[in-house]
Amino acid sequence: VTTAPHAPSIAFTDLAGAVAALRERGVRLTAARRLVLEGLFAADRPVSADQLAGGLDGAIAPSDLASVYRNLETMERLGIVRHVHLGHGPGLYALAGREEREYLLCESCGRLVSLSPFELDPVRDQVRERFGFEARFDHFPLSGLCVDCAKEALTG
Amino acid sequence: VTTAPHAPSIAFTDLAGAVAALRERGVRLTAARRLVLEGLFAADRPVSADQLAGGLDGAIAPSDLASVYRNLETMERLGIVRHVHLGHGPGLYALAGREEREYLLCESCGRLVSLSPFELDPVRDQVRERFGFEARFDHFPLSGLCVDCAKEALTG
DNA sequence: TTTTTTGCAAAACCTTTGCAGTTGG
DNA sequence: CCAACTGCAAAGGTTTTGCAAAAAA
Repeated sequence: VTTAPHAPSIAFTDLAGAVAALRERGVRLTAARRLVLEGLFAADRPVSADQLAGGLDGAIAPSDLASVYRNLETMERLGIVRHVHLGHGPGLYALAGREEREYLLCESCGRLVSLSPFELDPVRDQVRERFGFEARFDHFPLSGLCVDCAKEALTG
Repeated sequence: VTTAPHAPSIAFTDLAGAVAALRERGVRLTAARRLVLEGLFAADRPVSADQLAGGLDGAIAPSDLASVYRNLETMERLGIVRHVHLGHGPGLYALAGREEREYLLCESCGRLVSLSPFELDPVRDQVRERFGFEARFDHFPLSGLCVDCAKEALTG
C-alpha cells in the first residue's frame, strides 16, 4: 500500500508563485501578507507567529501579531501554509509548498526527528490496517522517548 | 519484542489506596486534594482541571482552579495522576491507577479511539526498530484521520 | 467605490505564580 | 508548632475578536 498525499496544497516554489496562488483564489496581496510570505520563504524551519511578527531577527520588517495570525490562517485555508504543534509552545508555521516533513518528538529532552513522509509510510500502513486510521505526523508529531531518554528511563 | 511500562505508577484502586499512596510519600491529605481525587474517581473519562474545579456537574463540590492545577501536578509527580492532550483544548486528567489507555484522535471530526497499550505494541515495535524511538500515545495521541474522514478527504 | 484587510486594543483561553492566611500532622 | 497547603488575585503565554481607519482591486 502506498500512501496518498494529505492536504490539497498548491504548487509553487517562489514568492511570485505563492502570490499567484493567492490571486487565483481571489485573495488580495497586501503588505502584511507579503511580509508573512517573505518570512516563511526566508525561514529554513517552521517559525511561530510571534517570530514572524517580530521580524525573524531582522529578516523582515516587524508587523502586527493579530494580522500575522489572521494571514497565516487565511493562507492555511488556501493550502499555502501549514502548521505543526511541537509539544507545548506555540504553533510553528511553514510553507505548504516546501518539502513536507513529519516529526518524532522526544517528550523528555525535546529532541526532534524530522522525516520525509515516505519514511513513515510503513507505520502509516500498519496503523491503517489495524485500526482503520490514516495516521499523520505532520500536524501533531509522533510523541515518545528518544533512544537516550528511553535508556535513562530504564536505568534511572 | 514486548514493550515495557512507561511511568512509575503506584498501585491503588480506591480513594483509600490513593490516600495511602500520598501518605507514603509524605504528602498531606487536604480537603482540596481529597476533592480532586473524588472527582477523578467519579469521572469515567479524563477530565479537565476546569471541570474538576467546577464540580463535575455536581459530582463534587466546586473548588479553586489554581489549587486543582497544583494538586494535579503534585499527584502526577507522585505517579497517582496522568494527563493527556487531545488536540487543542485543555489537558485532561485521569487516575494513573486506572487501566492505562492510549489514544488515536481524528483531527477532522474529533473522534477518539481509546486502546489498551498492548494493541499499539506492534506499532511501537516498528517505530523502535526503524527510528530508535520509544513511541507513546498516552500523553499525546496518535493523530490523523478516521476512516470516514479519510474517505471524505479523498472524495471531497 | 466597495469589499477586504489592517492595526490597535481588548478579551479569551489555559496555566502558573506570589503571597498572606490557614491547616494537617 | 511549623512546614505544607490553600484561596485569591494577578500575571504569563498563545490565540482570537471587535472595530474604525486604511488600502486593494
